[in-house]
Amino acid sequence: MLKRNVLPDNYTYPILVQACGSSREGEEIHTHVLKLGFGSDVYVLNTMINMYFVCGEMGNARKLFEEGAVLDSVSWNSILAGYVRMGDVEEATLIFKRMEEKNLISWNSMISGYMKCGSIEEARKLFDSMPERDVVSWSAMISGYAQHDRFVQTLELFNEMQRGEVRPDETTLVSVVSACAHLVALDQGKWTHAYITKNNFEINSVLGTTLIDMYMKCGCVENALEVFYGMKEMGVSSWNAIIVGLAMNGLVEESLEKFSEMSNHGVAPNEITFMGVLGACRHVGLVDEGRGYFNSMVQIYKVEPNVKHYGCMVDLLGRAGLLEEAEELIGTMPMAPDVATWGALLGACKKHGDTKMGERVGRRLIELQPDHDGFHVLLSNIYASKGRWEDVIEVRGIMRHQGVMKTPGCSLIEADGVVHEFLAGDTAHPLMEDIDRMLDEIAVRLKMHGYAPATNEVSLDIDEEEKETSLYRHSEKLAIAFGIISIKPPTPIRIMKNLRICEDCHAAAKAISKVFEREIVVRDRHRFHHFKHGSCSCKDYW
DNA sequence: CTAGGGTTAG
Repeated sequence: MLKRNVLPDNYTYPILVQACGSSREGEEIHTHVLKLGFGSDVYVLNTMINMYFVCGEMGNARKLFEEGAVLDSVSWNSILAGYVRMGDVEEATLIFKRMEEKNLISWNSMISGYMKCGSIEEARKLFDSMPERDVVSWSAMISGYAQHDRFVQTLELFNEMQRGEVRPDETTLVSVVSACAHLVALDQGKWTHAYITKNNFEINSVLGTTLIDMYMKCGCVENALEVFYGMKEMGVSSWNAIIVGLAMNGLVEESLEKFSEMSNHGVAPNEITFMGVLGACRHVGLVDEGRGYFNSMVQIYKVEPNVKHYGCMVDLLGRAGLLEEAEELIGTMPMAPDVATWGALLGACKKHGDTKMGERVGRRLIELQPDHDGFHVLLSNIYASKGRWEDVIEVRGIMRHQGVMKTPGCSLIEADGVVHEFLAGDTAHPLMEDIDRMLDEIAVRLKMHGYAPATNEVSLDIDEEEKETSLYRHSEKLAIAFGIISIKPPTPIRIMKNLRICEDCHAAAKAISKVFEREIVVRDRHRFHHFKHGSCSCKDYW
């Protein structure tokens, strides 16, 4: 357009801003605009400021702003929002303080600015001191909480919002549903879904995808599918949520079916789709199929595998016992393998008792990432399972020396609409006495049914009896005991854990599901375990 | 022309 000498106007500038990919292009447009005498038009000036932020030229934007003879409130908000978008909150704060006329947009920009840099309390202070709030203010706070894993606060603020006059919109609800998903707060999730339906909110592709994810993460496959089939438009993300969710719930065949259905609907898979597909294969050890999908990524779908896809393949091969092939695959990676890749191999070594490779990989990982707790723990557990206690003590010594803290196991469980949190070895819960009594009862009744704790997973202690007690205080066991007390059958006991479930807790949960005739659903870091009548949906392959 | 959104994860 510039070359053809067509005059720009109010409608062409936004297009120019969008199209402007480099600072050189930006300067070119700027010069042209000045030549045409548009420099004193405040609308054009504001567009130019925005354009410079789009091409990452904060300095030029600032210069225009400071030299601008005719600034209006949009100019001020543009420069403020620009700094917020670039993540320069300090500069944004200075602008905000200089502003004489702050409107809702200014306040809202500043809230998201604080949220973006993790100053959650600052954002809240600002929010509380606002003269008035609109739906964007509430959403900025609510989504900010959700993005910083403050899910309880997300729901609290949403509750508070409902007591006021401002009505939520689809954007607000996305964060709320997402918080429910993370907390595995199924009751609240279902309530929010009902609220959405009752108030005739449109279940658009984003909100629908979030609902699907929420139900899948709570183990409610049927509800997730219902949302899916009710959606008007399904983007690749919606398919991904379904494919990943089905796989996570152990419905591998159905997951792979959805993958082929997706192609029939003309939706092209992306990187995440293949994380789901490869993850599905990994869950049940479909090695040949996994290799096939992995090769098809480039050959058919033109999706380049990233480091996580390789990690997934290493895990698939490793878990299936093909340790050599897994290590060879790492050697062929076009990018540097990350710690997760080596971690997958280390996990496989642990599973298949390959102490030699495990020691090699484990030592290397500790050097690569000395502050990561998981690898120390894995290596020390590899030694522990072979009874090499001196090596265990050495690794624990390195951990202590490096100041590596073991991530505490944490389990969440919802009862009567309230989410309860248990940490490993926790004694803080108000019902602790009842829980302790239940833990004793579990121990006694399981022992009567011939269940013996797998104490080799506990590598620290010397005393067998003490090992047993510490195993009985894993966070998921505390949550199960609490669930037996607080949740009436036949409602399943649903638990979410931050780490992978350990061998002993897995065995115990199976036994409890039989002895206590309770259905237990545990979602660990990786996938679901549906315990029923003494067996698990993962068929002990995990 | 300026403010708020989800999906993967040893």
